[in-house]
Amino acid sequence: MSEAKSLVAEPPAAPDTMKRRAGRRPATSPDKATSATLVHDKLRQDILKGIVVPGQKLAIDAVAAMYGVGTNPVREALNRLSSERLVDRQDQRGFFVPEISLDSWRELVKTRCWLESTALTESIHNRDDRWEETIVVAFHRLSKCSPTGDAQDRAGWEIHHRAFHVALIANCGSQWLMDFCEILMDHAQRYILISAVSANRSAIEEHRVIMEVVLQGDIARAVATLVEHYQRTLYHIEEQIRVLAGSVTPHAT
Amino acid sequence: MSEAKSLVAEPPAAPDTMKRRAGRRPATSPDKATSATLVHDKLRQDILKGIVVPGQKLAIDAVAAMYGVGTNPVREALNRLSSERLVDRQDQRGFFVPEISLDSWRELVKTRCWLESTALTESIHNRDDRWEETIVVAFHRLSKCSPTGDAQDRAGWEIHHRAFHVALIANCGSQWLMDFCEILMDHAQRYILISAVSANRSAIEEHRVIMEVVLQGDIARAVATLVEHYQRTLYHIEEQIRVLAGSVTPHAT
DNA sequence: AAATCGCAAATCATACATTTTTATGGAACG
DNA sequence: CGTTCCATAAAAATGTATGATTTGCGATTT
Repeated sequence: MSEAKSLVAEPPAAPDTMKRRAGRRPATSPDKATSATLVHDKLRQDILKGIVVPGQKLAIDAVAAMYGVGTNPVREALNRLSSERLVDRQDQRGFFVPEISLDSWRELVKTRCWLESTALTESIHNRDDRWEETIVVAFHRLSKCSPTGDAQDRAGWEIHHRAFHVALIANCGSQWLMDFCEILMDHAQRYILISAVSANRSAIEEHRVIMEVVLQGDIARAVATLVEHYQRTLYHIEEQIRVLAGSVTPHAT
Repeated sequence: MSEAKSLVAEPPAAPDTMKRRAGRRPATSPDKATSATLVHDKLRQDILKGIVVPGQKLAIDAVAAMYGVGTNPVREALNRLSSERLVDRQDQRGFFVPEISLDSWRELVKTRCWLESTALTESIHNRDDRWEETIVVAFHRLSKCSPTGDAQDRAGWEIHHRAFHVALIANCGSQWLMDFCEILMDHAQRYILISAVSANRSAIEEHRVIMEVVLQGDIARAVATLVEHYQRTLYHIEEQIRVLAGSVTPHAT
């Protein structure tokens, strides 16, 4: 056994392994998914969908049994999720699904408006044909989904709805900002799905308006329209959160 | 009473506890630190300080031997760091210290200016005596440090310099935004420390100007001053990155 | 009734087995 | 003779199982 591997000084010697130089994270090769990654993705979905309820303890063994894997991949997945704030980690005490609250929801929407306003502003500022076409395509896919249909329809709606909003900010020129916005989208989606507030039919027209304003290139109007869009959902969810937060603490006095 | 764990509302009550690394989690007691947490914190510091060089492979066994722990805590720490983008994770292939590049550095500074501009704007908008006093205290501590002194002085400078910039945005009303800004601060500090560009004597006066402008409450001037501050470091670091990046790719003819 | 002691359950850490990747060497081919 | 391809072996990461510490809760005692 080589005991003291010089961890510090070893330069990237092999020149033929330089193929991973390009882009920031293009190496999303889906063919080699590890168990920890699978658990991470599935548990993330289950948290967003509210299948595991806020406040619930995520016992290692229980999660391992739930997904049919060992404890070690579960620990790695939970540790990743804790850095994304999708689970609360308490040393020596375990992992928990984060609580929801009205204040957290408002802060989330507020921050989302700030960041996506910046991202949309920059995206429009850097606009080109390719970006505008991706938005058109994203809206086209969204328009073929009915948010009021069956479960499969709603699943498609969620996917394409998210893709549309990602497309809006995809031209901002900062992978950092896009990552932050997507994290906030995750958490917003958790609130939406937990609240079981489904979009209504006017949602498609609402997004069409957003698209048109964005394509016109008027930054101020586009940002205002997008923020209004989020403010509208803010109001709808607030009602449900009051109900849910109340049901969490029944107070049988 | 619903124990709404105030994930967001923690006021800057005790500023003297901020000398600990950005208290992202209000750790109840530091003695409960688990090995994974210790490795996470130490390795994070070593990455920021450039003790492990960009592109370096972080072999599990080597890291475990380095910090005198088992492999499992190391894996958990690396998984946490991967979600913070402080290490690159490639399934089945291991973990690596992220590469540095001129483009990444510019994107980082750009994003940082966007987010901290928003955060500073909101902080000033919500300004109160308590917040202004924390800034004064933070600057006072900073002013007693010499960035040109010995190693201990520089360490103090780094801590208080970071604390000062955190204090500026601490009143923005969004823990989300603060967390994002701190993540960007981490990465910016990595570039600064790797580039070995130490602040000069005028740095203190520069920060005094920032403080004064912020305390005056003029949002536009404060934001402009802060952005200029970051643009200045941008320029200084760019030179060094060219040197470092050039040394990494010695086009071997 | 409050505090303390002790047992059960879960997390944490170590050691071991399995699978994948990567490096090396040789043979076939141009 | 140099290059490419393939097979094999070493090395490393992933996954499983087991033992040690810690936490939480309940019964007991003062």
